[in-house]
Amino acid sequence: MAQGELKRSLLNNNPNPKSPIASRSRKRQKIAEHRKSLPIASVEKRLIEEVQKNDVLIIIGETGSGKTTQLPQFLFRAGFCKKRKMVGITQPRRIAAMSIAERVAEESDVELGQRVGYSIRFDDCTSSTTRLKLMTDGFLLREALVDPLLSRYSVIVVDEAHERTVDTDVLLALLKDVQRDRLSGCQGRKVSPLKLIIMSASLDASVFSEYFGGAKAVRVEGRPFHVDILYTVRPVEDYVDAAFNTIFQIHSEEEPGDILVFLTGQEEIESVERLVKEKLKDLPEDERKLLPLVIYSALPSEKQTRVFAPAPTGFRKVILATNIAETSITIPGIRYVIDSGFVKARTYDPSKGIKTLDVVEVSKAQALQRSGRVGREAPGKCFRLYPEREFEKLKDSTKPEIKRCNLSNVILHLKARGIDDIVGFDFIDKPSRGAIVKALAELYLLGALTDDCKLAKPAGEQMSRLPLDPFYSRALILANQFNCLEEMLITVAMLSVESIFYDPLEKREEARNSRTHFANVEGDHLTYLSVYRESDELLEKRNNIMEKWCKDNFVNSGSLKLARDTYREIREHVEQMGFNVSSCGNDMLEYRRCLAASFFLKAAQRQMDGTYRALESGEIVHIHPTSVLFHSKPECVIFDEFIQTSKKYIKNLTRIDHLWLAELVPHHYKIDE
DNA sequence: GAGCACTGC
Repeated sequence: MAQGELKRSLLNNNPNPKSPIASRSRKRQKIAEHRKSLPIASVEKRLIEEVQKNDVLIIIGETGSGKTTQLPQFLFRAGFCKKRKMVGITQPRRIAAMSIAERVAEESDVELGQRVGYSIRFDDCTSSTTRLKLMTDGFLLREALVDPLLSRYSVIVVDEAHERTVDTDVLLALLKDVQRDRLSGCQGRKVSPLKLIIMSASLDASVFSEYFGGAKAVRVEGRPFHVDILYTVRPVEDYVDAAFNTIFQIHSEEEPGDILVFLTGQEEIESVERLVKEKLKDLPEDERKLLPLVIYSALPSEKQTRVFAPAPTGFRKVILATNIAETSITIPGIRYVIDSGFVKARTYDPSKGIKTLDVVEVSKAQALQRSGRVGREAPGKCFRLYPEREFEKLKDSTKPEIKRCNLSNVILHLKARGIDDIVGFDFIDKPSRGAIVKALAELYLLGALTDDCKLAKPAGEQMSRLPLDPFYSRALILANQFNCLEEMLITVAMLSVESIFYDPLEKREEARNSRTHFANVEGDHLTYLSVYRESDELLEKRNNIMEKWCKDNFVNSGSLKLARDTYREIREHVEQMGFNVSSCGNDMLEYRRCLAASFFLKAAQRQMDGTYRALESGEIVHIHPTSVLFHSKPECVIFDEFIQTSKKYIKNLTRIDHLWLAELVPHHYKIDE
């Protein structure tokens, strides 16, 4: 991921903290003025009164209303941090937690990490003096495993709750319990009540209000500038064409200002980029001042940061983006948004264990979020590439993630907290019974649960402590027995990050050739292992050649760094569990047998026609073209991921001997007669 | 022959 780089670029946007005193006081004055101009400033008194009166308060306000940076300071001033208590503010994303903490510290004129700090995975910027703590939802969930009453907090603010990520949903459910437990003074400890504030941009607060027993909701004023919404008269035949035409229509007819275009994926983005570049060549010199830029998550971070640089004088930027630009990154200077009306969305079929990635219509909430990317600094326009009557037909909001994902990890976490009745658990939106049953069965087969669905000791406890997919945790536990823990730690660290390799459309061949020396005939897991090990050797030699090496091999350096951080973290975890991190040396047979024993539920066998049959679901599948085994087609493989896009694909494979399955997992596979 | 976006002390 791009986080390291993006962090630096975000920090660089801030005024220089070492500036002279005069400019510093000017800066403070400016900040004070800015704060007063925010819609939320006028409601400080009322808001604090509501927090004091209500144990749960829902605050509705669009992004940009200033609620996120101001509310923590209101709470501090109102005395919620007395007696060494903290106010915790959660965000769905790491970068947001970090940059909001930056901003709050700056506005409070304190050093980051002192009174105001943040905690995210791999990066703890807090101290014993921290009173306002920004963090990811996931971080607070992990913290709740250690301190179930969250006793250090007087208030928890859950921001961006409308996004309805799995972590936010689970967190809200747990916070409801924590609040009740603290009131009833359970566990014989005296703990003061917990205040809960839920912030949401959704138009409809009733979901949260009802969930918290009719909790009070207050609204804070919306955005400062007007945004014109324009629709097409008729449905467009091809939104890629329509987007392309609209870009040039804006460029020739509208005032200066950059354009942000929402498309569905890398290929679409790269093809529009190529079309724009080609068309520009044919235009007269004075009409050529349009600069196409692209951004999507698999793009290496150093390339992602290009979209933030201002366009050269007289030029207009046109940024072609996936929904990464909907929430994760904010690009200054955007005056025009083009909304294709489509998004690539993930769903999950628990009965077959298949993830799918489909291009689907956006929801109304998503369309609003997209148009909300303008109107922050100046008035703007949003061009929706569909008629208004089509907008009216869109679903109100995107289905909460918890209803379209594999629940194994969520359930493992709840079990670790002593919550055993999953079907009866009070989710905001209940996942289907089928999805719950499937996940329970999977956890049982992986050895995390006993046959009466209790957390197994010690395996289930160990697995719940590891911040990994349960399959990966099982692989580590088994690797301890197969004496290949060192190799498996690297493997699961690499599998845990997305897009280790970077494959631009136009250089696909070059990218693949540059990486052939990593390729291992036995499969992708060993290939990842050699990528990691080669980067290891490199680091021992000299640090600064790493970037070049990544570039030359089309390796995403941000992803690799994340994998390295993950490795360090999980290595510490398994060492704490008393595992001995030993290497199998050159005995890759044991390593592959360990993979077979770990991923036995994800095995596939070649058929006569060259396709594969997934043994567990019986589905006919194909090897994904990115696999090193794409051409060799071994008889039997284990795989990491089962995803349906244009076909049903299995990804990240390793060749195994099918006899191993019956030998290593006799409770699940019987030996063929 | 091809990968929306996030996250975990």
